[in-house]
This record gives sequence, structure tokens and C-alpha cells, in this order.
Amino acid sequence: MNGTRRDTTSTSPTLDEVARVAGVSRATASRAINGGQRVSPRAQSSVDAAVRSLGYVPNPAARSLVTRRTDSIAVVVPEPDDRVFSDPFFAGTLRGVTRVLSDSDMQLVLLLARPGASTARTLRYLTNRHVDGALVVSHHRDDGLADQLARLDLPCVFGGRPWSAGDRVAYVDVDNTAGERMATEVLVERGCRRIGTIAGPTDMTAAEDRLDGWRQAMSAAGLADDAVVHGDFTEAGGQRAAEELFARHPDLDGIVVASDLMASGALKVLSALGRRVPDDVAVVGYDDLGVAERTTPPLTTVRQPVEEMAERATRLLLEQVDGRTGGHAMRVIIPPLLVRRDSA
Amino acid sequence: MNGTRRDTTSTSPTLDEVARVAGVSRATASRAINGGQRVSPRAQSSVDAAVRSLGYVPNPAARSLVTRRTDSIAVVVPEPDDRVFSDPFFAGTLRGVTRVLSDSDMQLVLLLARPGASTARTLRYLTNRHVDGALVVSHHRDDGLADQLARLDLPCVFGGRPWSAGDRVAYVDVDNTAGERMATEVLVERGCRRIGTIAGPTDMTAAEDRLDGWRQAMSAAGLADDAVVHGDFTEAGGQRAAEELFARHPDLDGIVVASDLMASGALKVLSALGRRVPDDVAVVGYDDLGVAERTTPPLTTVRQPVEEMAERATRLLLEQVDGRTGGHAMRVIIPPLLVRRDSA
DNA sequence: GCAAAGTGTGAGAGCGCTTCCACTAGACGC
DNA sequence: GCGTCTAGTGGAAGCGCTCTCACACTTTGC
Repeated sequence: MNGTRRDTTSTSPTLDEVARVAGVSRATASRAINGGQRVSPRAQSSVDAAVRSLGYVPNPAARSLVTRRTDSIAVVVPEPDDRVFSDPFFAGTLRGVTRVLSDSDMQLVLLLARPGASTARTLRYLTNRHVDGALVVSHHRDDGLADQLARLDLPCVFGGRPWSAGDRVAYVDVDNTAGERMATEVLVERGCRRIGTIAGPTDMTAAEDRLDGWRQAMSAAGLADDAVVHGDFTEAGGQRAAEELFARHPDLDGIVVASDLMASGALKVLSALGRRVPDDVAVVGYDDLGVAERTTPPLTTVRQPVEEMAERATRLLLEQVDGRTGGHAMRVIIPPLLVRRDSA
Repeated sequence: MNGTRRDTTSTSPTLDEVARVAGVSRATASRAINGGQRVSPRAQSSVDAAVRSLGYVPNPAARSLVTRRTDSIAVVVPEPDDRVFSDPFFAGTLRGVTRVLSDSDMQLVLLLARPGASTARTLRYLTNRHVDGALVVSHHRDDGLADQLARLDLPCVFGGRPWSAGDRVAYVDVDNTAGERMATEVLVERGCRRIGTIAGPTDMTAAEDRLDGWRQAMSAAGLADDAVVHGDFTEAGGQRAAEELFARHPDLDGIVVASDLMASGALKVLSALGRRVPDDVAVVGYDDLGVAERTTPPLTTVRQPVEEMAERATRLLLEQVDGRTGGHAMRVIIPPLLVRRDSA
């Protein structure tokens, strides 16, 4: 800093030095490095050589100061509890995102917002172009995050239909309604007449959509849709919900459960009640993210193609970032897939 | 862009505007925003007001161009296979890192390097101060990554002793040798006389250290340390290794297994062989990251406090970034914890 | 009372990069 | 032959910020 420019710490080479070594102007060097539009082969190759010999790497801050791009996107996880990382849904998402990103020179910034103050911090971070876009994995209700993001005019895609602002924001979702309809139809077709459901929490769109699907299928089959209990998507919650459901409706011969984890809890209850699955009570789950194969009996369920969703969402986001979309909120709805195992 | 400066997209306010609104110079505004050293209360409050009213957020690129800091660190995962995200080790690490980071305004960049070319990409990314530091979760052998990072003079901490450059680089590790010694001593104390081990892959320091620990304990007990088979830390690998081990040494009455997953495979083999655990053969695992509780019988094992390791590593890294360390490579060795269950 | 030290401030010089613009050659049509 | 393109180039203007430095003005010490 003071006096001699070249101090002990090896200052990394700048574009200036590259230009000098290559014998061209800084402008030409810059052009050669970025795509090489309007650069003669001669200039290009001498710049290339200079870059190699100096081990030049562009300073991202300087670049992004002028380009207004950071070549990174954020994966935003609002209100994560500590389980988030081990959650197969989240893991699959991350896998999908990184797969797409690995082809594209973009980096991934993980933004975890604890409930409360840190949402503001997250928003502040996103506000000033720290990243080129955000992928919001809004598993849960989003305390207006969607609204605020929609206002931000930052490229942004939600994984799963956001609770609010669903019309102004791009998102990728599985067709939860269709999925749960399919699940219900499996039971109808196998002859179940009294079909109940363990739905998810009422503040999650996926849960609401699935409940809708069940209702639709029930009404189409001319069956009563009164046997509904809500759970919280956990195994213990499913257990409690199943106990309540069978206490209130002991005559059920089939249940549609909005998540495999809850279904796993329900299976325990049924086993304790001495009901055979699927003979006395048929069970269909939802998710197929791992647990469904390991229950006894293995669950017939509806698969959420998480990785595919994440990939699509990421691609959508990259398109937005590149300005390739028309500028209006896009959405992708992925068809669910029925996976038949032994529980129904 | 063309013509009018103030176009439809709301240009975010700059420090200049804040200064103008507050009626101070840019320099004073900057000072007020960053800590407020040498700023009169009057100036401070008018800058604060201006910031609030304009919704000013500093441009990170501009700031980092001059400060040479990015306020973000990278979590580097070399050669991740697709399982990495679901791996409880990795999940715990991420949990620990984010916990520390959430107090510190630093953000987390996830850097996943597929084998091959993308290692170079990772290194290039780290080279030019894209991040202030790197936390390398080098589960596996690191193809010289440690060496290259050590040369980079980028603050850097390894989770787990790196294969090379262990003397020039900071790392946090559990005392694997002591851990496996403890594990072995459990068997010695319960009266086992013929104790074998299923070790991990020879290219991982943790595996080598654990094998050392087993050897030390065996020799201290005056027992022969010839019954060694290497596995690959997977369940299937553990199964194969156990088959080989018991084919060669049918008289073993205790085995020390370098990971719970391998131990789980070994338990299957023992069950197929008709050996009761722990009565005929006592088994000790390693990790206690979840599987140990779910095997039959539940495994006595050595706990790796992953989250704590990650927290310590992150704190160490932040110290390096802040220049609070003496500049020499530091290391933290965490004592392992024996967890007694039913398998020994 | 006056030098010495401390406090608050603004002007201005960059940080390293992209990109607009003006300019020069050579290629091309007529 | 002359205007008209186009390709290639360099000069120079910033991008938005921090921070040094010089300067004015207080406070303090003796």
C-alpha cells in the first residue's frame, strides 16, 4: 500500500498486466477474455497466452460492479428448523439445483432464514443484487416472503406453489391435486367404500391441494368426504391423526395419507389396532422419497419427482436471469407418478 | 441505458444520494454506515434517517472491490457423489456451519466439485477472492486440493485431517486413534480374546487413524493384531469384509468396525452365520450418526460430534479471515465419545 | 497563553473491470 | 474511383464504494 506497489503478498495480476504482456489495450484484452467478439485471432491468442502465463483470473467484484451480475444464485430456505438438511426433500432439491448449475458457471449461495429477524436480513441480502436470482424452497408457509420478493424485481422461482402471490411469481410444482386424486382412485378401484384421509397442515399449499384432490375423487366416486383429520407431516403426527381418525370412523376400509411419513405412523396404529393392511384397511401415502419402501408393508404412494422439480425450477430461474423469458411469471406443473407397492 | 438515466427499473439508491439527502459528504456517509467511527451524533443520525428513507443497501460488489472482502465463505465438497446431501455427516456439518455463520453476517457458498475438470474450476473460483475463506469437507482423499489451497494463501480450514499438507493447513478432527482405541478397549474389558477389525479405505486419514488406534489397543492388551480386512465405509462393503474376516478367522469373539454402516453390514453376516451379538461376537461401530440406534442390536459405538466439529472449524476459519490467528496453521482435535448400547 | 493533541469533515484518488465511442484500415459495390 | 460497410482497436468514462490525507476546529496540558 505505502510506497512499493508490489509487496510480499503476491498481488494477483490485473487485466492491465495481461494487456501489457499481450501487447494490446485493456479493452481488447477484456473482449478477448469475454467471448472474443470483435477480436482478431492474433490478439486473441496473445491474450490467451498472457492469461495463461500470468495465471490471470478476473476479479469478480470489479466485474460485477459494472455488469451488474454476480453469477450466483441463492437457494433460499425460509424458516429452517434443524432437520432441514437431513430432509430428503431438501437434499433432492439441492441435488437437482447443483446438477443444473454445474453446467453453467453459476454458484450457489445457501440462504437460511431462521424465523424472525433473519428474514429481514435475507431480504436485505437479496435486495441489493448480491445474487442474480433466488430459488425459494418454501416448504412451509412463507410469511409474505413471496409478496416481498415479487416486489423486488429479482429473478425468482419458487419450488412449490407459494402461499400468496402465486399469480405474480414463477413456480414449479407437482400437480398435488391430480396426485391425490390418483391416490384416492386406487382405493376406489380396489373396492374401498369408506375412505378417510389424513391431510397435511392447513397452512401449506401442497397439503391443501392434496386435500382438494381427495375431495374431487371422492365426490366423483359418489362417496362421502367427511372423514378428514389433519396432521403435521411427521410420523408422530400421522400416528396421532390415525388414532383420532379411527376412533371417529372405525368403519374405514381405506385411508389416503398426505405424506409417507404420516402414513408410516398410521401403519403403526393400524397394526396396533389389529387391522391388516391392505386387506382390512388399504393405505396410500404421498412422496416416495425413501420411507415408502421401508415401511411394513411397503407403501403404495405418489411420487414427487423432487430432483426434476429442482432442475426445472433452476432452469426457469436461469432463463429469467438471462432475460430469456417474456418477463411474466411462468409456472411449470409436473405430473405426479403413482407407485404401486403393497399397502393398497 | 439509452438517454434518460432514471429508467423504469427503480435504480437502487447509491451512497451519493444518501450523502446528498443527509447533507454530508460521501465519506462521512460511508463512515456513518460502517460503524460510525469519527462521526458526530448529528451526522450519524441524519445519515441513518437518509438510509432508512431511501431504503439504501450498500452495493456489495463496489464495497468488496475496495475492501477485498466478500463476507462469504465457501464450503467446499470435493468429489461429491450424489449421496453427499443425504449423508448425515454432511448434513451435520452444514448445520454446524450455518449455526455459527448466522451470528456473523457471513454467507455460505456451496462449492461442489465433481471429479475431474471441475476441481480446476473450484480452485479458480477460490483463487480470486470470490470468498473470504474456505471450509473443506474433505471426506475423501483430496487429490492434492489441500496442497493447492495451502499455496493459495486463502484462509482455509479442513474438516478432518487432510491427506497431505496436514502440517501447513488448519484442520479440525476428532481423535480417531483415541476413539478406536476406546472402542477396542470395550471389547478387551468384556473379555474378548480374539478381536478383529474391519477398517476403512486406506486412502482416508480417518480410516488409517482408526486402524492405528485398534493396533495400539491390541498391542497394549497383548493381543495379536492380524485379523484386519478393509472395507469401503458402506453397508455392502462391510458385509463383504465381514464375510472375508470370518472366513479367515472363524474364532473371532469381537470385532471393531470403523463405521456404523459397515458394522450394520457385519451384523447381517453374523446373523446369517448364526452368531449371537454380543454373546458370541461383540461388535463396536464408529460414527453414531443415526444408523447405530437402528441396527439390531443397537450398536455400541464411538460418536463423532460432527456439528461441534463444523462449528469449531467455522470459528477457526472466521478467526483466520479476521486475521486474529498468529498466521500459522492451527488445529483442533476433539475427543471422541463412547456410546454404549447392546452390541458390546 | 500557546503549543500539542484530538475530533470531525470533505475532496479526491483509486479498486479492476466493462463498454461506449471514435477512429483506422481494408473489403466491397457501383 | 469514391463512398459505404465492417472488423478490429484503444482511449476514456464510469460502476459504487472505501479510505487516505489535508484541513478546520476543539479540547487539553503546562
